[in-house]
Order: sequence, then structure tokens, then C-alpha cells
Amino acid sequence: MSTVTATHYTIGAFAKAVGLTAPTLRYYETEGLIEPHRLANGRRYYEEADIDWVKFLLHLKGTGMSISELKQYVQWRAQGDATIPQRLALLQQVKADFLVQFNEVQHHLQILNDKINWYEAKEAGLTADQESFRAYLQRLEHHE
Amino acid sequence: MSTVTATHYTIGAFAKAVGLTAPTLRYYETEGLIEPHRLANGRRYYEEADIDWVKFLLHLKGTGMSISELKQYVQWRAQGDATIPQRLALLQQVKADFLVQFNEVQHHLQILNDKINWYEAKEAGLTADQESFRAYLQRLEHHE
DNA sequence: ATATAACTTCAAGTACACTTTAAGTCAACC
DNA sequence: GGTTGACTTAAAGTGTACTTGAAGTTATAT
Repeated sequence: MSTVTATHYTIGAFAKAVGLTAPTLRYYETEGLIEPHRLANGRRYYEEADIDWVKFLLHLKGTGMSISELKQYVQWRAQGDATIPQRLALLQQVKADFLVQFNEVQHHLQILNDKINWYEAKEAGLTADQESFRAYLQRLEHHE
Repeated sequence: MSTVTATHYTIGAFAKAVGLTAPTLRYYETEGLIEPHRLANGRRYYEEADIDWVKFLLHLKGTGMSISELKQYVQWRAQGDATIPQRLALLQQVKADFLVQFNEVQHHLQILNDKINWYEAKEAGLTADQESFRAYLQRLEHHE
């Protein structure tokens, strides 16, 4: 007969493990994203598997999902496999929105890079005195 | 002797041209990002070149610059070429921060994609019943 | 034993970027 | 010439995602 020693985290230790603060974890809990266990004295404790769950939530959050979308996702998840189509549709929509944003942001970076290069050229005295950034962009054929 | 007809935009027309609302343009103005001209009766008007300027600001904003960073940038710009080093340093910092974020976000997308693929496989009955998403990720060798 | 650090709840506060409202002026069209 | 719509300012309100404070309880270290 063997005894398994499960790792228990206090909210503070768990916060460090996932890179959040204790208040943020309590906030996420009120939003229904996490449901830690409780000791007899009322204190929260978290387990190893909760770390993966929170990190996964943070990945989803990082793709642009709001707290309320995450909440919806979590609620569907709690209802079992019957809600897999809804969850899949939500994630596909999140992905589609993400890709739109992603392309926009790459264009923003392009302009930022152009401007940096323009300043660097100007500092190095390599740009014609009167060439405007607008003209410079056109020269590079980045329209808009 | 020739007469040049400059295009004048009211705030409403200009808002449409740059994809913002009139209140947002006024807000940006109070933040020092734009300085439209005024007619004798006190109404704002904008010119063609202002469109490029606002669009450029929106590109910078899209790379993660806050309103106050944009304000700082605009103030330096108004001070002339002597502030080019500061402006360049600011934009380079913005770019560095952007690239960090960009990499993080690509990783988030990777996880989102994995999850979508996992759901799709599960719906198609192609995943072993009991395989968890965690195990699935490990199988794909995406650690963390 | 006692200080201090970590936990508890609940409510209020913060930051950012707008958005909306109120009260009024001005301009264009029929 | 009167109604409708666009403009003006200033101040207050909104949404999101936390963060901080207050007041109290519990656990850990010396």
C-alpha cells in the first residue's frame, strides 16, 4: 500500500507559480474561472493540475479572449462533452479575430520599422534634407 | 497667377476619413496629439496632410504606444530635429517591447490552435477517449 | 508568548481610453 | 424663416481588468 503526497499550494505560493497575484486569483475566482479547494479553516489551496489550467486560461486570454468569454468557456466545459461544439466555435471565432488583429499589427510594425529606419538614416545624414517621411514611405512603396 | 484649392474637412468628415469619431478627435486634441486649424467662427477644420498624420499616429498606437507616449513623441517632434535621438530611442523601445509581446502572442496562438485541433479530432472521434489535453500537448512536444 | 506574515471577505479605488450628456451656437436646406 | 443636423465646451459616465484598503482571523518563527 503506497501513499501519494499531493502538493498543496497556498494562494500566495500558487500566485507565484502562475505569475499572478493573490488578489488576481481571487478576482478570477469570483469570475468563475478557477475553483480552488478549501481547508477546514476556510483557506484556499491549489493543486499541481490547477497550474496547468490557469496557464492554459492565460494562453487563451493572451489570444484576446476577455474574462467574460473565458467564463463562458469554463461554464460550457463544466457542462461536459455535449458543449464541445460551442467551445470549438468560440475558439474558432477567437482565432479568426486574432488573425485579423495579427495582420493589422504586423502592418503597424512595418510602419514603425520604416520610421525607425528613416530616423536612423537621417541621423547618419543619409537622407536628403527635405525628404518627408511621407515621401520616404512612398519611395519604399508602402502605400497607406 | 494660380489659385490652389485646399481641401478642408469638418471634424465629422475628418473623423470618417481617418476611421475615428468626432469626440475621439477632440479627446486626442486635448491630449496634444492633433492641432487642427480654426475657422473664424471657432469651428475646427482639418487638411489633407492631417489625415496622414493621424493615420501614422494610429499605426504607432497599434504597436502598443499609449496616449501619453504618443504625447511625448509629439512634444519632442514639435521641438525640432534636436529631439530626434529621443524620438528614435522611444520608438526603438516601443519596437523592442512589441517584439517581446509578439513572440508571446504567437505562442498563445500555438496553444489555441492545438486546442482547436484537439477539439476537432475529438469531435471526429479520432482521439483516444481518455487522452487529456495536457497529454495531447505533450504528445505534440509543446512544453508549457 | 508574541510579533509578523499570510490568509479571509467585502467594498472602494485605479488606469486607460474613450463615450455620453448637457446646454448652447451655427449652418444648410426647403 | 424654421427645422434639422453639425458643431462648440465642460463635465460626468462607461467598460475592462484588475488593485488597494479596511477590518479581522490564522499560522509561523523566535
